[in-house]
Amino acid sequence: MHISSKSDYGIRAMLELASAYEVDPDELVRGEYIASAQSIPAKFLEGILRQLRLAGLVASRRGVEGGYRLDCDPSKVTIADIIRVLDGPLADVHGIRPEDVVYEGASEHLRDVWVAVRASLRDVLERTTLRDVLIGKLPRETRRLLDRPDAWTRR
Amino acid sequence: MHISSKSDYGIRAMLELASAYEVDPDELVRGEYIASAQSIPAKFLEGILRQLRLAGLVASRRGVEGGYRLDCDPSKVTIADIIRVLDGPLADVHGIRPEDVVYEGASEHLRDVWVAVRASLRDVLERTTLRDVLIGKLPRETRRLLDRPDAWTRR
DNA sequence: GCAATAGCATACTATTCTGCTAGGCAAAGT
DNA sequence: ACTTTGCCTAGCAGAATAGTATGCTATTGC
Repeated sequence: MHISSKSDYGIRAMLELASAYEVDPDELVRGEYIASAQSIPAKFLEGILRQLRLAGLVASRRGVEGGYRLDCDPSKVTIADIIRVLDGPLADVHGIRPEDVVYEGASEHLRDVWVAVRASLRDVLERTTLRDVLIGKLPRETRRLLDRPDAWTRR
Repeated sequence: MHISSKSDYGIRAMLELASAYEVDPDELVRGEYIASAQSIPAKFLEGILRQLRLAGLVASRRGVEGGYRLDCDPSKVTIADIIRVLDGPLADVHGIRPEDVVYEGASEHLRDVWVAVRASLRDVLERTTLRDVLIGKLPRETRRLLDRPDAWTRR
């Protein structure tokens, strides 16, 4: 249960692009600018932005005046979309999809737990869009999770 | 968002022990038996069971009639407890606790998303006990996630 | 046309993590 | 004694993670 640097960087880059998009959807932002604004290693970020472009979420142009821009509506793209592009499926049990694992005997019902885990992840990550995060207005269901007293305490 | 072999094996071993516990709480189960019943590499399992013993969830005895048994009430121990013993905290952002990550500018509210993700994982994993999984009666909230039509479809 | 700029593409690398295996030691029963 | 079963340390191959290096290509301004 671990969010990789790659996904974290990718989402932050998309947020930076979404921020520019709100001002002018056609404005291009240089990779170097995103990297320094979000403290991300520039060359590493380049590869991440390439993946996002190949997935159709980002567009780019080369040369002087070149850069990246969002190629999607920030209120339509979810955090889950970005993670899937960069790191693959949201949840897996040592490489196998939750619904595909096969258990015997006493562990028969363990698969249901993994499917429920994935469903709960989807609940948060597929509901929350780039725009939600940018303006800080998370979906009601997500917000409800945060407002619980123990959400911020470590176990 | 990945469940390791280690946690998966550990939980299945605990389920096997819970199953014996229901018959007789003092009965000892040999490591070799658990390994073959759950198709887990025996020597790998040994290390996992040692971690669980050091955490106080399992007890053991050596020698001819030796083996392992649960040292806790299966209706008190949750899946989250086992994962924390074997793989550490439920959720982290490239090694940092969700509530500890620091974001600038456009990503300011991303932290809230990660805290919500952790909260939703806790919702499933801290609510579901070994006994729940053993008898296949998952908590109502968890069951509700499974009953949704798209819970079993892949994205 | 030419240089400067900024993204594109491939390859390489260092470190850590994962998923195991080997081998000997220590205790418990017969 | 001897067998059984767990205890413990070490090692190890392969994959994943988190980058870096280097050269190429498209675009613009002069």
